[in-house]
Amino acid sequence: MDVRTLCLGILTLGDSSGYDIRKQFEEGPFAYFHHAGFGSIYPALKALNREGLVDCFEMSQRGRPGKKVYSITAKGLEAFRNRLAKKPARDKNRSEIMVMLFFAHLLDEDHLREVFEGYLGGCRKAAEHIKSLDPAGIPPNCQFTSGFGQALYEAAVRYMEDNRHLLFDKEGNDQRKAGMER
Amino acid sequence: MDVRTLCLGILTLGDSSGYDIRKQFEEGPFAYFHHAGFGSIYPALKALNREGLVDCFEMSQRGRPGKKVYSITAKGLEAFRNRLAKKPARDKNRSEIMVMLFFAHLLDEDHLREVFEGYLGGCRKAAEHIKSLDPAGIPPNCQFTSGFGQALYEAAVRYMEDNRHLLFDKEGNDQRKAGMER
DNA sequence: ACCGGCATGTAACGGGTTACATGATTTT
DNA sequence: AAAATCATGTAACCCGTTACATGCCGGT
Repeated sequence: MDVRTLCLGILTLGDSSGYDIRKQFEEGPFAYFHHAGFGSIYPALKALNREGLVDCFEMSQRGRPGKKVYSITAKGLEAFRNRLAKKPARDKNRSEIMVMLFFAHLLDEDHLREVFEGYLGGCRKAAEHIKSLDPAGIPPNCQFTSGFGQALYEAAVRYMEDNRHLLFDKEGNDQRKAGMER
Repeated sequence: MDVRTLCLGILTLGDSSGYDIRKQFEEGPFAYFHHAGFGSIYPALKALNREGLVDCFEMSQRGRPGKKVYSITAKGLEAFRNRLAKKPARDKNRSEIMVMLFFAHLLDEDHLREVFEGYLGGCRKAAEHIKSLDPAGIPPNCQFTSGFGQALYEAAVRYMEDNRHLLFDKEGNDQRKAGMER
């Protein structure tokens, strides 16, 4: 699913600017199953506007640079619905970290540990973060997807904690303590 | 991580042809955190060969079209090691299915159900598949990554089974039911 | 005075996907 | 006889990432 469509989707939730849409990709519930940067969002919004799928209201705030707030049109909503009616593509996951862990035997021990801890930390943080934005005020389908992300991150954390000995079996087997320092 | 590097990595495990490398992406332990098609693998191998990172032995089998078996060189292994020594990029997950579930309210009920069941079935199959190729004859780091994939798929299945009421609340959405079953 | 956050955009580049092209063998 | 599997490859296209460019505001 391209960024154009995703932007359209986000705009069904309410008007937003390119900057804010990007924040939703970074921090919002979308973060866990998609990503997009400015370089793709701004051109996408421009194209959507050209095609009449979104309207654009330029709000010149005093002080701040002019904000462009986009709003989905009836035509845009229709287009998004049509897109959702198609069969979804398979998930595309690409994890460099897992590739590295797969080839752990070719890595420097320190680097391996650093990568591992970094990833574990990231998963913990992500799980925490989703939990923090959860207070049941959100619609159930949104609860589902954000809960899904949380469940996966928690599973990842648990698995990594329980199976680190498969990667670091060289020195003493009490890895839980060894991993904590540094 | 580009397909070139991934091919190099796979070739550290043993000689292989483009066709076989692709099978590893589809069925092997890599399937759960990366994907690549012919269109990227063949050019990648060609480039790697041109740069002296892999050797190529053409085996003309009778009947079958000539098979090109690639073999990593010392220079290639060195290059791969160097690549692994760098900091890994963040995971890039893109799941169209989750986007669709997020916008479940905009989907036709039947289609939603189809998408949901299809995905759940795929996760079950994937988890089973990983479990099937697991008989402990493989090195521990490989065990780690394939176990990781399995753990995530199992978590996904569990979560979907336990929380489907968040998406399909039309027929019997009471709290009673949610609490009683399973 | 400087840095981080707010705010928008463009252009080049890179790289993966898709579609096309070929052809023999084995299975149904 | 048709379909699936084995087997390799090219070229166009799509589209996302990266780097660059600009500029104001608020806090330290």
